[in-house]
Amino acid sequence: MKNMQAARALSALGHETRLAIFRVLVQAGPDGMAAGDIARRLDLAPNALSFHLKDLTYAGLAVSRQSGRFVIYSAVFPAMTGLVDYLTENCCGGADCAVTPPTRGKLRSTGSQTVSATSPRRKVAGSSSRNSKNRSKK
Amino acid sequence: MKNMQAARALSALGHETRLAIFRVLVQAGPDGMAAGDIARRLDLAPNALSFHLKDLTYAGLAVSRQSGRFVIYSAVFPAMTGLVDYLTENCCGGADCAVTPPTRGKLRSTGSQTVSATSPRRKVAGSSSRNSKNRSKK
DNA sequence: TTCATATTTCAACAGTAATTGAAATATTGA
DNA sequence: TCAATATTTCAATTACTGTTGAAATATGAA
Repeated sequence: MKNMQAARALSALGHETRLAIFRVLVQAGPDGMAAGDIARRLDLAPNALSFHLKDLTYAGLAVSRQSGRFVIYSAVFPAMTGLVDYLTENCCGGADCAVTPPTRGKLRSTGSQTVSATSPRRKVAGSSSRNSKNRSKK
Repeated sequence: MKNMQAARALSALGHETRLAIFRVLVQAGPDGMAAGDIARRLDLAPNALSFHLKDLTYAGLAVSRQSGRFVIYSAVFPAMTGLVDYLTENCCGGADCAVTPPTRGKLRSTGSQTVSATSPRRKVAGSSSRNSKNRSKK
């Protein structure tokens, strides 16, 4: 997942209302849920809901399909999976991110334990690289 | 992790510059990195960097400590872990979210294969709570 | 066709976030 | 103390986001 794409998804979810909408869609499962039902469930004005759904759709987190006079929205699960993977791979310290208390999992550390699918990297602080010039922006 | 807290963290990371800053902090590891080094690394104006670091700090994703005349920032790993857990538990369809093809990680599936450092948990959608009336907002 | 339901679009407005340059503050070293 | 470096704060401006109410569009039912 590209940085920009990740930022877009994170930004879309970084709003309480949209996060709530997305959670409802996740709960609804692959069958999705009609816009009106979502609106009722969250007590949102239909136009406000539409506004946020557009955002989630643009971010690739939701899709819609028409069904009679209803528009059914559903969560795009691979997008969320991709986002979680992105965060795990790029934004976690190393070994144990995303694992938290292995409580139940007791990932019996057979030999090369802590493989962690996660960060193999670790460029470390170092740096103070004198590079420059390219004021990146969106 | 509460919804509001998650939304705040997601929102903080939902900006390309801040996402880049956070990634640099993650790479820097627990020792952190001086603000100036981050600024040079990403070619950001110092005041712009300060602005975004404040945001990340407010979201609980970064902390700072003074060291001589430098201010060292570092990523708050548990916050990211918590966020990934939140997404895995609340925003993933079910079973296989966050696992995806273990491709890269070559986590040699010794017995309890597919441990994948990632999602051990899995509360799944469930929940619901038929509540209503409360036009929530930020 | 006409009506009712479902959803989106539009426009105005309010509010918040981001960018910039300049100035302020703090710490170290001469 | 003075100068240099490091970082933050401030203020002005611009850009973007979210909210609201009203209107438009679309589908199905009477």
